[in-house]
Amino acid sequence: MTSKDKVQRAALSLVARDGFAGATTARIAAEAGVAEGSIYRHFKSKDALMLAIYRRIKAEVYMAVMEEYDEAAPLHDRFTHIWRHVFAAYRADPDALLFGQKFAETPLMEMEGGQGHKEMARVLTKLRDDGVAAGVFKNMAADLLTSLFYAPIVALLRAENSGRHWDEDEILSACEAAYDSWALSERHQRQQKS
Amino acid sequence: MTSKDKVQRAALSLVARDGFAGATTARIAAEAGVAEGSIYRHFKSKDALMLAIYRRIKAEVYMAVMEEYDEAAPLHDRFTHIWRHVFAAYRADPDALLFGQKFAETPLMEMEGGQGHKEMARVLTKLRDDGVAAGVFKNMAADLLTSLFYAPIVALLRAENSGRHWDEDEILSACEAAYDSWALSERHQRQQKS
DNA sequence: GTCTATATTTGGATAGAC
DNA sequence: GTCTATCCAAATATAGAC
Repeated sequence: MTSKDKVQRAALSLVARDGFAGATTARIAAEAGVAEGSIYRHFKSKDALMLAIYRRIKAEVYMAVMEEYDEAAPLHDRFTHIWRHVFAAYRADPDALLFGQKFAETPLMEMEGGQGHKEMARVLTKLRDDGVAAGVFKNMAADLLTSLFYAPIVALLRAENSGRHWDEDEILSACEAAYDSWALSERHQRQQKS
Repeated sequence: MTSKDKVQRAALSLVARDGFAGATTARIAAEAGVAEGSIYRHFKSKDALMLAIYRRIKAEVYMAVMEEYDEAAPLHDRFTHIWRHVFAAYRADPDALLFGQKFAETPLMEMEGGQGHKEMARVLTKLRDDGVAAGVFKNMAADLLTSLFYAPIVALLRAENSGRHWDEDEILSACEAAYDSWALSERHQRQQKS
């Protein structure tokens, strides 16, 4: 592993565990096994380092999600595919999720344009639009649905991080619960048709 | 307003706007119009100040929610009552929501026992238990449902904080979306009965 | 209880040898 | 590109007069 990567890994892990305040350049260097000054050969500032980590996380999750994603599939399949792949990606690297959460509450986030990775947001918005057009999803603001999409993912993984274990059924019903929040209830669908 | 309150207000507002790192004791004192040293007559440390603010917020929201709450009412009414009152409380003081979010990503949160205010969690858990027993809500972990409960509240108010406006209908359907995530779908209810 | 002044520590960042 | 040594600014907290 390159020295630059070691620094990123160390910073990621420290922020995930102790927050931004706890991730000092001194501790990052120590954890990475490099000198403090060396950090600045690879990143022009601590903020730049954090930003690079954030972008890498988002890009990796996006790539994992897009693998084998079929935009022509039925809406429920598309929803489930994305949800499960996001879940799996963060589950494989729990520190990445924690880092993202902490980063999002930082002033750096605003420079990053508000709500995370643009490409991921676009995929979810497209799914929403298609579902709304088909009369299957609620006609709600995309950022609202996005937050309902991620809520159970975050809750599941944070609990898992504290020692809890979830079996396959529980994960699936969490995904279904998110789906239900998107879907027009049968009652509403009947109203629409009449 | 007492000087102690002025310090709390100033800290609340600064954290909400600029995060924990941006809320230095110097800026807090300046914003509150007191001397930096005076902060320490009221709070033994900066952490103690932040903790006091967090607890006050949670207690106030809890009180607002409990007003006229009828635990014997139908499940849907109870859900809506709590949701709308939490929403209204944070809407009246948006800084309080932002503070809470930032605080939650802080090491201080762990000393506070994990997921926020115990009393509020108890009310939501009770509601969940009653609904599960009645076969109306999904039998899911309480913290999962809690996160689905709060997700649209946070999303709505963060958007509003950025200039967006929501009308009454949009707020109501956000509440309904959260409810749908809790509710067993009609399909599932039929399965249970058969 | 509030101010002014200051002690103390620690943070991010740089200089320069190797 | 990596290290050692160091600078400078800023942050928390305290001392002590009023």
